[in-house]
Amino acid sequence: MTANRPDKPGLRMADRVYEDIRREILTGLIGPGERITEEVLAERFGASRTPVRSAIVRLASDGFVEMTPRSGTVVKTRTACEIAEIYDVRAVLESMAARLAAERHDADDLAGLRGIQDELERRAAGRTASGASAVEELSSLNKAFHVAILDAARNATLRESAERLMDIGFLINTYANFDESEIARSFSDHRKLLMAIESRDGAWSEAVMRAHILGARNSLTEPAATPAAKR
Amino acid sequence: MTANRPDKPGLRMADRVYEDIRREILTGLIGPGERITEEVLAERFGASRTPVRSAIVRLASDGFVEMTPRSGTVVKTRTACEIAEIYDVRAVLESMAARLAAERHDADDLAGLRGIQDELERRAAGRTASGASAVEELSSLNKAFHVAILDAARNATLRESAERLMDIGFLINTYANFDESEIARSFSDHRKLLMAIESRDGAWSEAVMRAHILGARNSLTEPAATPAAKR
DNA sequence: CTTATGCCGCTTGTATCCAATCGGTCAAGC
DNA sequence: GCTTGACCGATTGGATACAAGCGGCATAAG
Repeated sequence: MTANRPDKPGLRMADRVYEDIRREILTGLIGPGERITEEVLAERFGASRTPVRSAIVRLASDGFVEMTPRSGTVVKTRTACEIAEIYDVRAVLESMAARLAAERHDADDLAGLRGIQDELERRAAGRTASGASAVEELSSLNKAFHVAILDAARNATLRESAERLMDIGFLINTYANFDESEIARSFSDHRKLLMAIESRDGAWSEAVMRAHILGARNSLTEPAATPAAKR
Repeated sequence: MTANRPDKPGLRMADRVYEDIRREILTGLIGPGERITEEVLAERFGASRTPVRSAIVRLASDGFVEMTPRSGTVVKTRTACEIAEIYDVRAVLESMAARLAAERHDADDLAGLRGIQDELERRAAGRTASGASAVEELSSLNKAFHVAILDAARNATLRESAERLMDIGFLINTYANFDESEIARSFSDHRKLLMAIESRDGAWSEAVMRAHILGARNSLTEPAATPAAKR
């Protein structure tokens, strides 16, 4: 089946497949622990196994899937403890980013941040029910807000490291902790963050961000409640 | 040339090739900015282009090389400013690791750390000249010391994030800043770190580690001296 | 002499083919 | 009845064949 599909304007099939698989994992369409086979994905996306392989290698390097030598590839499962670990690291990285953003941001950065947060609150207010697409949109905007702070921090390494963790953590975040009180807490944090960054107060920004992320972590691991468990 | 070489006991050719290319980059044998072609590498390592491609995709994901769509792959060049950025992030991540290691380490962790540092000082004392292999060995042991602390911190995410940056940063570190005074300073820091971790003093450990890494950063960017430049 | 344009080679990207290996299952022996 | 062995299907890993795009060079026109 020589099915190279010419629909997307894209340059590389492998990139398209990477994005597609990644999206399906992030939206939970594939689900953790699920086994994926190259041939099935190749057929589904209308490509051959080669670009699919390339995409899977990248996904494995990103920590989304796990390849076992001759057995197959499965979507990585994360325990609650591991998720908590990720949030701990995010707290450190992004609070550093908040400090730097406070010190280095310009007018455009601030305008962008405000715009994202306005949009976020508008969407949250106007949403009908907790439809899957609405949740996904909120999650996407939330990520955009955090990435905008990373951009304002002017440190590409920091941005890359933090963004990687963000995507992994959102695997869980998307479904849980989106009740009213959590959203209100999150928005309150974001507004405080905006104030702190605008006033160029590095220490304050750092502290607010740390509290924001550790608060989110706590709301996730509430029942297990193992703040810093052993290995 | 059907040259699947059966010499190494390895499981996957792609993994072997990945390690080989990575080592050649880390030791400077390939050099930043240099162009690499799949076919040449395939011939050099006795493989076909397929595993080489897989390896290159992973290396690109790791940030060692840069693939441009139809043009080729080059070893990524890092400016002094970017290196400084990496050290800033390392300082944050590894100081967190030092704090956690102080709180969570067990006897084995401590023994391992001591062993590595003893070996490090022995090698440094017994080295003849600044031969390339000697420098490489010191660098490797130095990395082992830092990784051991990351292990003792009991946070796999933290370990992974920090280790990734370590490898990239060492691209420069290997050649520069290995004069007597720098080594002495580094060893002194390591010994202080051992004391702080052994005494389970998280704050002290964190501070020493931060000073250690930021000191190293400063010794690298000494002439340019742009501690926190703009983008 | 400068500039534009077309050709050619090199390299990557994709597809398909073959080999190797892993897990499961079925059957035979103890 | 239980264990152990071998066969078999399925799936990945690797090799090769083919297509497509980019860059460089030469040549010709202005």
